[in-house]
Amino acid sequence: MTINQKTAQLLKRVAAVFWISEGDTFRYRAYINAAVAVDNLTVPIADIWEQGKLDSVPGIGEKLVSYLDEYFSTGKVRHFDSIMKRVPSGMFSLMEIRGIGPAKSYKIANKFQLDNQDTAISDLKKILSKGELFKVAGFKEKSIRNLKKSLRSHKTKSNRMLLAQALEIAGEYITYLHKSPLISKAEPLGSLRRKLPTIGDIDIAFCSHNSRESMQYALKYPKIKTVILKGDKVARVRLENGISVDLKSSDVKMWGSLLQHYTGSKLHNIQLRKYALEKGLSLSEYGIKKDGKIYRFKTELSFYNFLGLEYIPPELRESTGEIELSRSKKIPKLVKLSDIRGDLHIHSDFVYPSSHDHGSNPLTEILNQASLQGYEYIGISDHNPKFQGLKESKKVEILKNRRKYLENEYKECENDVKLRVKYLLIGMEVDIRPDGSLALSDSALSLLDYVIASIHSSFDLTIEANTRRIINALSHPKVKILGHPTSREINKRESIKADWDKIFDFCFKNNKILEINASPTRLDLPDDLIQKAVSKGVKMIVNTDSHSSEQLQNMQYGVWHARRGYAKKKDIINTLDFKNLRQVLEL
DNA sequence: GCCGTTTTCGGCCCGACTGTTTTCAGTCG
Repeated sequence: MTINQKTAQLLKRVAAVFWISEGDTFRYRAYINAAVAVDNLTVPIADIWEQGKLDSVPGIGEKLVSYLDEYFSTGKVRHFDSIMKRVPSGMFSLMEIRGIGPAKSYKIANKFQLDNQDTAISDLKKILSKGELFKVAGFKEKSIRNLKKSLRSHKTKSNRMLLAQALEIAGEYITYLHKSPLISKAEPLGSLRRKLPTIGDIDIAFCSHNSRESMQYALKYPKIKTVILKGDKVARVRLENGISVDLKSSDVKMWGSLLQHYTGSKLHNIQLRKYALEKGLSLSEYGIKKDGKIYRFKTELSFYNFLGLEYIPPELRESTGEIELSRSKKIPKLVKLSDIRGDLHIHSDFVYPSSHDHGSNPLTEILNQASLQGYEYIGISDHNPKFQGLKESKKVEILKNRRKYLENEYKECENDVKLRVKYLLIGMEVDIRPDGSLALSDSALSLLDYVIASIHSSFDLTIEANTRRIINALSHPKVKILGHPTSREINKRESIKADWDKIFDFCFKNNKILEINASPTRLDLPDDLIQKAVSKGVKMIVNTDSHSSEQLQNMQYGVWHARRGYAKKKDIINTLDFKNLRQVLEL
């Protein structure tokens, strides 16, 4: 469990106690809102706490700042501990079961005196097998059957899946939906549409004149394992692969409202509804209620405009200030995939003793794919020859041979109109060593058109050490680009710690470029740091880090991610034509 | 407990679905 999940869980538990012991639903909601906000953060909340910016998280106010301060400095909150004693603590474990919330978990834990969080789930299983849950009011045959079902699929929380995986799974389902003549439109919504790097559940909406029949068709999808919830408008299923899918059906007349509602985020919608209430309007998935009359919207644009707001792209709907921008008509024009004119982080199949993996496709195949994507230029940036065990003269020879190999390949297809990518740059991705020096000598570096410097080792240095290390590497005149800056790997490795303010200021002053690595397993810079870089005027480049020609198509993921970070065309240097790109990179 | 373009008090997003209920509570997103 991440620190954010853990913190959110704590807040949810405290919320439950306020509801159960005091019936205080408003304080309950306040704690739940805070929990949701924490759960949705894209950065570890402990980092925000370290920076003293907890109060910038929506839903966290003065009181919670002080409680969380105590939590992060001592590991506990005395106030929380004392109020949590009011209930049998086994209920907190039961709350993790789907379908069991504060009220039901309290009833069960109270009746059977489940005081131990660690054994509460197994205790409940025993109670169920003895058939004793009937003793608790409100539990009868159906609810007990559902509880047993939930318990069977109750496991430790698995990782959220990557956006790329989720899009594929959703895509298959949508292909199935489109086969029905009843269904005119079907789209992925929720976090999938907002293009979050990771996805929990998949949301799919479809449009039909016959809600009931089209939902029946949707529930016949062959890959469904179980139907969890079934209505005409909303259903939830679990697929054979264990992934949950939420299905929503709508009429064409209110498609816009439905898209808006189920795209979320939850916090964006809550904020939007509060804003609407101030104007005497009430929002829902059916439209906008004004003086008892409901207005319906076929498009999201008309929905937002009715509220006096500028259209907000889904990637920005995270309650990070987008509604204020929209009110003052200052939503930025975000970079688009079609703005991209090249990719400078591609690995070729040239074989040599390399420090890391080389690519799997020859340049001709890379060029073929690049021209399909309409690129004007590409840059090959293989990893540097391994640092130890090779003589300097050998490294220089490798670099010379590589250039020859790539240039020959390029020449061979130069006349092929189909493979017409006008410019080829031959660069390298060079390791930043723990002390900030580069893993390649100056004489070897001079053989390259450009250099991307990246961290591939010693990830757990201190903030100060990493900051020094990165600035040191970027200080080399040959280094123009910082590759996958935080070196995070989604679900696998946390971002390194560094003083990004300081690094970004250095980049701005010295014309250094930050990479937005488009690999779905990295998406690095993270979106909040992209937003920071944009605000500081630091330039960025979206690169795929392709190790095969196919991966050039990952550019889309990088662009989506850049958009989540409020990046405009002018913030991204590979939207420039080659002439201007050369100037920026001082080639 | 949070929050503010009717601000420091007095409100607090909206609706679907389910089960156990005779009109609603709980849970979820």
